[in-house]
Amino acid sequence: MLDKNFDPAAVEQRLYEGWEKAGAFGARPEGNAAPFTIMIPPPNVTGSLHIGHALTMTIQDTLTRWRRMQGRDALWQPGTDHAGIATQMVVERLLASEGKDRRQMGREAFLDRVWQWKAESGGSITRQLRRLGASLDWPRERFTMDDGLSTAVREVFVTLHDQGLIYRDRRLVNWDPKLLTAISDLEVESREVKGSLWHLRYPVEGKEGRFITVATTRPETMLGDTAIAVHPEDPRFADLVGKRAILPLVGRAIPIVADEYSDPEKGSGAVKITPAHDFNDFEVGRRHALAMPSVLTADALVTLEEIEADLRDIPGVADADFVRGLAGQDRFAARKAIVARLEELGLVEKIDPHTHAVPHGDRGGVPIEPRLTWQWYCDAKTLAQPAIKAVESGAMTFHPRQWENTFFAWMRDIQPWCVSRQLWWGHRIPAWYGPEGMIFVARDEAAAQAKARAHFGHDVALDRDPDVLDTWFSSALWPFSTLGWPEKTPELAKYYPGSVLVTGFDIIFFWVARMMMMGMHFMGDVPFRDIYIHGLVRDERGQKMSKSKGNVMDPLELIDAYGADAVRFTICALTGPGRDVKLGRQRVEGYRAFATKLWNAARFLEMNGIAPDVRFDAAAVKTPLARWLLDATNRAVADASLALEAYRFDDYAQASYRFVWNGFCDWFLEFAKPVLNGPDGAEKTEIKGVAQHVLGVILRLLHPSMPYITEELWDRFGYGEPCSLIRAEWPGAITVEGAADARAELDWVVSLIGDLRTVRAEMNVPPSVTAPLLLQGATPETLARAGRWIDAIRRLGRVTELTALAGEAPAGVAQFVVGEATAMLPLAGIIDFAAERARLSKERGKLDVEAQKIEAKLGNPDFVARAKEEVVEENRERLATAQAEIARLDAALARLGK
RNA sequence: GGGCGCUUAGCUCAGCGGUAGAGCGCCUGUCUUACACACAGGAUGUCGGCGGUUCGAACCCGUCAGCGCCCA
Repeated sequence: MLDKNFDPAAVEQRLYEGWEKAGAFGARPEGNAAPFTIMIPPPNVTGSLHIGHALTMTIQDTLTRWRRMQGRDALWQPGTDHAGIATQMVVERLLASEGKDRRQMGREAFLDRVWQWKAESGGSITRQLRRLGASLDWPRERFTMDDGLSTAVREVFVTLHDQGLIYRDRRLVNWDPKLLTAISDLEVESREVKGSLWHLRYPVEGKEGRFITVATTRPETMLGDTAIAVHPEDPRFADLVGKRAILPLVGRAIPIVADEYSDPEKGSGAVKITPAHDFNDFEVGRRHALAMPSVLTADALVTLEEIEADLRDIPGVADADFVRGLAGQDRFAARKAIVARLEELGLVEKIDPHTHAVPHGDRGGVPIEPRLTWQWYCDAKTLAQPAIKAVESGAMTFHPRQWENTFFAWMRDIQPWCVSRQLWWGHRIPAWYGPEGMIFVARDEAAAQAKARAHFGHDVALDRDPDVLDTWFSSALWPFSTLGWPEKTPELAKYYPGSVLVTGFDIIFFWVARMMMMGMHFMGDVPFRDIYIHGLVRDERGQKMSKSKGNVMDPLELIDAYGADAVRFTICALTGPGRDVKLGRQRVEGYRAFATKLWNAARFLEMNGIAPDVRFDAAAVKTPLARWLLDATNRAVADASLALEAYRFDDYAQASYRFVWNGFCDWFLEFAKPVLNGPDGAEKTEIKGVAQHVLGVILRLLHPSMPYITEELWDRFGYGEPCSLIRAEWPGAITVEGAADARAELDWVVSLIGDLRTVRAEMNVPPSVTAPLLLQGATPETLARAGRWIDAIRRLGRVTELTALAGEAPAGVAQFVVGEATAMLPLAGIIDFAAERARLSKERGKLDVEAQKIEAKLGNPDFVARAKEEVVEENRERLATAQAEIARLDAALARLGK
């Protein structure tokens, strides 16, 4: 016997292990079934399961379980990525607590230590995914630093290099002075910062007393200024173009150039140009062939190495000693010192408060510093073209579609991708440096040596590039590297391209676009057909979750409190297309109630001895109730399937919820009770049969979103072997004979009972009071129908008996209209006539408004002439119905008036 | 500044040319032999404003306002 409530904690682990042990999650590459492939967005190996994972993984698992039940050979590929910066930071912090430093211990020892850390703590997220019920094919788990995936990375790097699509270049890069590495454009986020706009006066060379004022937000970079730019058409500066200005403090003479980059509307109209420390200035520097001295080190400390020779003393303008004193100072300290010294010299015209966007490193959190360095770049522009075409042609489709705009906007204006990182943890760049500046890119050291030997004619010493690749470089290969590429494996042949990629919009550029580029280039085909983009999880008020706001929800804690099924079903129910998921505990609690409802419905069947019955033939049912239920089941299954097909998880949840609660529980089980309590016989056998059949359908229908409770019930009832629901067949439609008749009959009963209840409630008739029901003006068919359902009407409508009324109505009845008949409840002494009159009048009023609206419509000749015929006809029918009902209500009111 | 999206019941949202809906919440009643994580009943909307197209607009078009996100 089932307990009164479902206890998730008691079954979840057992069932998950049961599935896993039975190999139920495993793909079957040797079989003939059509594949269904989802590549997990590999979580960061340092990570732990957060609510965003719960969202994306619930969606992926729901799709995977559904397709698996449909008979597809489902592969949900698990794994994690090595998260270069994040992991290195974690281990360095650990070392710091032991008083150690990676530089002291050296590269080899440090990497050993990272692997050791990974072995000990790196797997927590995969354990947590199991708690959610995620049916990943664990034996196929991959890690981006695995041997196989590393081979793929080297293969891709070398190939792209040979094709000229990866190259080394010296240009400005986004440099993180805290983490001491280059990062890509995408890893930079703008943050609004309240700063100042300093207006600095630079003396014009050879024109005593003449100054040109430049406006800047970064005065400390002035040491590296090599020009001043003004707009070519700006009359204020026309006479100065071609002249030179003296750079204050330093004393270097710098040209005043005309360049459209300078915006006459902004600041002072003149802008200082520091090519080595600003992306725009770099471009101006290139156009005007300016020198590009760097004045900051990797740590963002002032360095004078490249400007030492320029330093001069000019009274009132330049101060070499002061500048020398800046060496080694932090960029922000230097800013203060420089501004102070300029003020002393009277070279600061004004300081305006200024809020502007400052680029920050997304990992380190400090302002990034544009820095002139040699780095490896990937020619994203070229690689992007086939990916763009594949989306344009529909070979890949975004869901919701609108994300294609975002995708195109970025892809069509894509910049070279800086792929090198000055880290130790990651895929080391397969490039070796030899004498005379020669670089040999090869799959391994031996191959590099061979290339060097071929070039020089003898063996030479080679040094390997110390840098590693961007983690996203290896993630970009995930859809094929996990399947064994560059080997030609059966898995690669079967599971590439993937069916759908599920991820958040924040990752479209980082990962989705890059997988497309690499997939198109190396596999010659798209990496996946569909891209389902979901929103963010927010709190119930729509606020983004953050530690500082204290509104973070822990999915594991929610699972502990409500069960994984409730969490998953809530997520499905709230996941509309293009919408964020606003999650609150109350929502999860509400959907736990749904799980309890299902549990208790099953418990009721169990109490009535209803069990799986293979002899039951759904196509052969005779009773209207069984036919009605099977028909409703068909519709629920069709709605749910269509919803999943369209990635409408909200519609899927709603269709299942409504069918189970409002269809199966509220009506079917209530109608079944009199039969189940009645004598044994064909009818009872059929109702029990259809009940077990439909419970089986419900368990299968809900399994993708609520795997545990459904499997538990499936197993306890014995629908199959333990842990077999996960691979049971997804339900389909069955032919129901006489479905329309059954629907008409049950609709009539439902509406009769509904009206009966409404009248009783509005008349404040206590449930303990029962009464006979009189039907006046009913056709013989209606009376026969009422007779067939008398037991249900008695039970659900608190009616003692039902009789046809031929003559006059007795005094003291509550009345309502049902179809062609008027129903009457003789409740003399109980009903309040004034209340009854008011109720009937209100009813009549509503109908009257309705009828008037329709009359007005039909009275409009334009409507009758121009609207579609069926619309006009429909309105005529509605008017007739309303008018007939008004007439019966008038009769009822007249009787009351006596 | 450019782009995208949103604005419908107290809340979260569906509906996207022909009768304004759901869930939750709220109010009332009920321990009716599966379920009080329940059952039954009820109330609630100038569908953001304005203008247009149409026989007919929450839905299509224009415009304004507010909110959110992305890019500069």
